[in-house]
Amino acid sequence: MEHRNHALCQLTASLRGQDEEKLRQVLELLFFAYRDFTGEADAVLADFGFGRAHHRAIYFIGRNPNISVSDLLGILKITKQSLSRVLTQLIDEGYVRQETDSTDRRRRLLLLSDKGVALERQLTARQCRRVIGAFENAGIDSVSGFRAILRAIIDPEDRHRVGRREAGPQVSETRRLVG
Amino acid sequence: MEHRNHALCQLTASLRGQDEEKLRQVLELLFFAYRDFTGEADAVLADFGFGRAHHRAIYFIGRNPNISVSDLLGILKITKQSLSRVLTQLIDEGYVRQETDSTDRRRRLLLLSDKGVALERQLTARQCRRVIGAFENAGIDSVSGFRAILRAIIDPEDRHRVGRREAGPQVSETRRLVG
DNA sequence: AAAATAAGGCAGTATTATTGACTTATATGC
DNA sequence: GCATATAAGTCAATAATACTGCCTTATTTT
Repeated sequence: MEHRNHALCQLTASLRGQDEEKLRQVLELLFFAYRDFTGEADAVLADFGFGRAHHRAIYFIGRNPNISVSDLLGILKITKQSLSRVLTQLIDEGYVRQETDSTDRRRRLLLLSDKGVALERQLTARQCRRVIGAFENAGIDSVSGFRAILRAIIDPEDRHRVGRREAGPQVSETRRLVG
Repeated sequence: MEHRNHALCQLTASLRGQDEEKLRQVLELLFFAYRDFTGEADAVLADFGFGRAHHRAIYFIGRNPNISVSDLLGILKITKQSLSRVLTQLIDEGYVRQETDSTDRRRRLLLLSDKGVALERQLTARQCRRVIGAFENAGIDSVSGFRAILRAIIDPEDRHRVGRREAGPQVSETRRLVG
């Protein structure tokens, strides 16, 4: 065990009791949990001929109705071309609608159709079921710590993307910066 | 907000106070946290001409020295062909060594070379640094809940893969079933 | 000797992603 | 009004990761 600790010992020195073994277990928990968390939705998506990229697009369009393409790119952090293929499919098959922004006619605002809402809900319900099961299994007391650490793992400049909502109408990010 | 709750209300009924908004925030925390957690290692891997699949193979070989190919497949849950390409590259470039199991000469036992250990450590150190930072940021009190819920998200039949180690020599899973 | 297992290979395909260059439409600043 | 910037979309080429199905070889087990 000693021979493993060279590169990591400085890191772990800052946290008493957090030895390499425990840290590695956390890396593994993240790997397996995320794999199983997404795997369930992947199975549903396959029935529709879609993949995980479609899911992400559907999810964030549903979550941010009237989002613009560039704002969606900002959330997903993929290239325009990657999103384009996915979005074209979703629009062609009637899951997503596009409308021109009346105040800036360059922008295309994205919305889920009824069909899209139904699919989004099906996917989200599955994932929520797993999360709720985990909350019940581990105990509700664990939830706040779970959320706090997940949030802290996220790059600081993206933490605002999850949070204190309950808010009013969705406004474009770029708009928000301007006024 | 009301129109969104049909599919999920039965689910949430089982947890008082866990409304759809909070559940969705958890889904999003998982998405962003995992993206940033893996993104850092991805950047290092790109310098070596490798991808995330190489990382997973290196990680679990490092973690389970002398693991057999089929046991590694059991952990990664990918097809033999998918692993094969990655493994061939890693062996050709000298990050992974293969040795024939002396007790069952059909099996190839996988080991990291010194080069492989160095790369594994570099990748793991980055991810640990992020996790430690999150622990410090969110507070150590949050850690046990974080771990408990991640574990509970994992499919029950795979939870044994992360855990109470500190154990003795690695033994093949299939062997373990037999003896 | 027959059957099962472990590993590996081959061919073909799909999905998700990348980069770079380019067009069109629209908006904004001077 | 003209120049510039922005939003969106598109084309072509490429790469990584994954899949299915089928087959071979070596070795072990029954």
